[in-house]
Amino acid sequence: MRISRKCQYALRAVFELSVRNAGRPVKIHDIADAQNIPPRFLEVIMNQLRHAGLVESRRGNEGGYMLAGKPQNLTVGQVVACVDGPISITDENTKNNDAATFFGDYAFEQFWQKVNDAVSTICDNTTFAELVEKEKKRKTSHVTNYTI
Amino acid sequence: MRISRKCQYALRAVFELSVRNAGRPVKIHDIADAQNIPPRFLEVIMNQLRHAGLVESRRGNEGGYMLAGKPQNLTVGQVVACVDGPISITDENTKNNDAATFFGDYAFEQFWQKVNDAVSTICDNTTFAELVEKEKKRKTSHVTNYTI
DNA sequence: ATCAAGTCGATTGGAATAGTCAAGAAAGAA
DNA sequence: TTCTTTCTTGACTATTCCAATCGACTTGAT
Repeated sequence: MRISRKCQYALRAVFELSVRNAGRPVKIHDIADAQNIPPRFLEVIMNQLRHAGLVESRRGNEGGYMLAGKPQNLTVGQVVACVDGPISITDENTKNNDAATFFGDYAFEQFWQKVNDAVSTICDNTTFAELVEKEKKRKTSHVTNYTI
Repeated sequence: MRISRKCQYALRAVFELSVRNAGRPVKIHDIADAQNIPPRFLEVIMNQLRHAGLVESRRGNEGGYMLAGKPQNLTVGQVVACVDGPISITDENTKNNDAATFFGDYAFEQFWQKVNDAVSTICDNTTFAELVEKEKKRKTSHVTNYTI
């Protein structure tokens, strides 16, 4: 039960764009540096996000990427869905056996549905604004520990 | 975000053992047939479950597998944990960068923890007795639909 | 002894994922 | 215009992981 690294990169990238909520584009290279993501791979990812309409791009000198909307309107669920497809714990083709059904199919389907819903609910109710907020708060509250 | 097929097989197998709550062992072949699991692969899985102490085995003629405990004391979480390791959405080695930390680490760690907890809670609070119960109820309530 | 099981480790094949490359198009600056 | 920077695109490679299989062995019952 894992989430793909690609998806984690995507979340990191969007997070970074949310932090710098600048009106101007941020270069892929800068995002990659800030969040430790392989730059060439990030190109692929950003493109996917762009097609989904979550980010916008500008070419040329001073080009780059920026959020399409506001961080408070952008949820983790949206990013996950566009990179890994809709959240689904069980493999789709588990049920592809057409007519063949087995004792337990129903119970397990219900069960996984329940798990799915729980995960989806959390993802869909967490915005990037919240994530940034949380990270910032932690930084300020722990900064005293760094100077002995 | 998927659960491995191996894990689904394991759950199916334990489910089958829970259904036939017989005092005598059930052969791998029978379990495989009943739940549509590749038999040789099921060997691997049952072995793993045995090492974890969830099932017991008896060799020789009339041998097979049986639950180590009662279905009402056995949770989905236990089976998942022993097949796929402890439930963890994020890759472990994501944090293996030793000293290198990035802005957002904390927020995301918290976030994934939350998701993990939600999933774990469901898994740890669902017993096989419940699953069997639910499946049986459904069978009886829908049986009228089959005869036109 | 012999048969029917489980036991165990090694290994294969294939799919999914991670990551790279190169050529091209757009946009702004000189 | 021409140059540079950056995104755009799709194809490509590498690697890891997972499902599944095999073969030789062990055990227990009759």
